[in-house]
Amino acid sequence: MKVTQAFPKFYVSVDCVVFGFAERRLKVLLFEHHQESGKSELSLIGDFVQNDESVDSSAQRILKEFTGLDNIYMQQLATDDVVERDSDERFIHIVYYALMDVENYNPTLSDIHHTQWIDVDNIPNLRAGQNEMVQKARCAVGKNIKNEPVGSYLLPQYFTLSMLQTLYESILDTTMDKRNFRRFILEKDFVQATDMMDHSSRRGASLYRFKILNSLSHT
Amino acid sequence: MKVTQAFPKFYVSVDCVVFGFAERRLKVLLFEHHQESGKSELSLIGDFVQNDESVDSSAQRILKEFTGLDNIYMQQLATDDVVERDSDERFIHIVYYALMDVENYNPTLSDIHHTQWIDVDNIPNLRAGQNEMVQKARCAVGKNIKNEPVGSYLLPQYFTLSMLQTLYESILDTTMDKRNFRRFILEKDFVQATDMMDHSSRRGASLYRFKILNSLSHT
DNA sequence: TCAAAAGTGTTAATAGTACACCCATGA
DNA sequence: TCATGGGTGTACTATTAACACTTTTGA
Repeated sequence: MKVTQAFPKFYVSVDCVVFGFAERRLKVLLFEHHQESGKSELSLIGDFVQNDESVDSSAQRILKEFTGLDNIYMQQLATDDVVERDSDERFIHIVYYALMDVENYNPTLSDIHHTQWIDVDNIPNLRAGQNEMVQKARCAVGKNIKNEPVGSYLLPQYFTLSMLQTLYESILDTTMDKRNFRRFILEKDFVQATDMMDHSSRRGASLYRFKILNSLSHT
Repeated sequence: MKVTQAFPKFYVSVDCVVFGFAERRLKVLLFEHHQESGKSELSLIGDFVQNDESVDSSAQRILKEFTGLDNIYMQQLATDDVVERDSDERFIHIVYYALMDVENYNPTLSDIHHTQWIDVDNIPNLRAGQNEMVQKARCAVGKNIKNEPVGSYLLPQYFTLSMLQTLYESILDTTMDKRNFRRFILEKDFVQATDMMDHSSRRGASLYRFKILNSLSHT
């Protein structure tokens, strides 16, 4: 397309729904910003796209900045355009979701960026359209996790099948039968047992790990 | 997000993968533009987003311009950014797909816009990333058509079950058993028989139509 | 009369769901 | 000793896939 006449240009931001799994619940990393009124508001982490980066690399940069992690698993979700409440400006928001192991989250980042992990079922009103994006992202992860081993990005390297089941249940917002779940996940061939045991329960449970390495494509 | 420092702005275009069904094949409406070299190149239909329209309404405007149809069925697919070959400028492309009945296509538009319907399995090299977008759009339609009556947007009002089956087969790039297909589609309750007959075959076939009106949401 | 597409049911295989008891251990 | 979570198998149901012959009629 040649630009033969004046066309408008837009600010473009990347916003990220960062999911983590802690305290047996699915969480989203949200950013708290203080408004002039003194009230504070939460929103997705995000930033403007710069000239010297692609949209994908912008997302990676933002994720690195807020999570400390390189090469985090992420997927583009949707694009939205809204007029911000406190502005006449027009923004195009490209929304990604990302998955990470909260054990890899350095809590000092929370102070630096005023971020917190919020239970996905308990998210307050975010900026325009963002609550819908969180739900959409959760659905996308839910569809994905049934057929792909993306749980590996949310769990630590070693985990029990109960932990894994709880992860599935919290993403899909459902309960599952223990025996059916174990058969399902073992037939998928995502995970393998190790000879290690978890001793946080009385009896102890076998620790499993994902077979594939955590170095899958992040795009 | 407040704009407290200078952030870059980008040209934003909407590009559309317009699907139609003709000659028992899935087709895409492509736009032919002549380059300075004299060669011609095909690309998705598209245009820049204007200041006075949302991205969705921009897509509707473009679709109206190229197909003549108001309120065409469309879905946002993905966003891509590429540096165009013949330009230093940077563009953000928001890609939609749309479905239409080619019988509603006014052939004079083809001359006006230099567009043509190209078999989805025979698409030449388009501009950067667009071939991938066509495939992605086809997959999205394929997933959708299994559970939703979106075939109604691609077929004329009355059609035979064979035509409908061929539509499914060409979208999903597969073959299906006739009896299984008929059972599947009738159980879905998408279509109903009429008392009209199609006589293009020797024996003749019952004409069906979609039960729901073609006025579903287009966003 | 025959070629071409329309129409029509049953069976087998697979996937998914429901369900209950014993085990090992730390407190 | 007992409360807690770990671990295990089978039967039923629903969904999906495989498969072949008869009918109609225009050329």
